[in-house]
Amino acid sequence: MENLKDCFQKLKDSGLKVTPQRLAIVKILEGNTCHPSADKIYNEVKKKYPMISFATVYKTLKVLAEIGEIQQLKIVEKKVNFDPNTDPHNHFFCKKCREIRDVFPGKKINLKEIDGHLIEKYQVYFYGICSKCRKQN
Amino acid sequence: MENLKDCFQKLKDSGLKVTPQRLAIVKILEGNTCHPSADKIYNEVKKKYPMISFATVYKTLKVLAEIGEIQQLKIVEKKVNFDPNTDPHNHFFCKKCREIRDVFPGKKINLKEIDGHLIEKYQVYFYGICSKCRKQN
DNA sequence: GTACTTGCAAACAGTTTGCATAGGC
DNA sequence: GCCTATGCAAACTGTTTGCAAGTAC
Repeated sequence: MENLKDCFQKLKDSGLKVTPQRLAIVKILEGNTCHPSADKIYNEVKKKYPMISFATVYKTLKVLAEIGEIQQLKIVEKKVNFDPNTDPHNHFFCKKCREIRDVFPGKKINLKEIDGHLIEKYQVYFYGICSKCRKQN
Repeated sequence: MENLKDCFQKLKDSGLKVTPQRLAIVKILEGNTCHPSADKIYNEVKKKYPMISFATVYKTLKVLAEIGEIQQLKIVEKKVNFDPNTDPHNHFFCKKCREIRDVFPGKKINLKEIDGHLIEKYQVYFYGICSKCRKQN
């Protein structure tokens, strides 16, 4: 997500509307490096829109992901966390404080430590179309 | 997971029992490169033990993960998939066939393609203890 | 005015839990 | 015989859906 204007333009370009609820959610996400869950976003936006429902939050987050303004992280069990930074970068999940921290590429990784974080394990997930399915098409 | 014997030894060493159900589940997982979900494992083991319950499957998988015989993959939305190969390697999820394929390190990755699989996006997740929490201890 | 969006409630999927019974060692 | 494991059902978490009413453009 670049900025509010860009985000709203993309929404409009996709035939979607800029509602007060969406504005509030986008404002919470813009520049946010905390990787909030839907739950966190719901509680935050509730302060300004006490009537907002979980459904609206989820639907908005789905829409924002679809137009490429945010990305979903499946780093914590069961939950999805959201990141407005869609540039390539990695994530560190601390089992103690349970926070997700950004880890930017170009750093030395010795598979034991990165940015001072102690690495116990790591996972690399690729998403796309496998060689078999590419051939079938 | 090395082999059945090793696995059972580890169970016993942890004060856990080798039951027919656990034997059946471990047999399904041994050498399995399909990354089955709990659901798949349940249906497979049901063929031999029609009375087995989901609870038993989940409890067994939890136990096996705890003693380090299998690892959990959070690559697909909502579900957890299980991998008896705990050596460092990566995973590719195909959005067409929805299968998870192993990708072994040491390969050239140009971030567009690996093993003939078309990469649309990728995620790197590190797990451990962050620098902040390390200092506090 | 016409889609699209909202908020509610209910449904849903995957997983976990409590508990009485069964069974491994 | 003790303690762990099983199977059932019910609970739980995070997320999604259908729908009537509301609203952006």
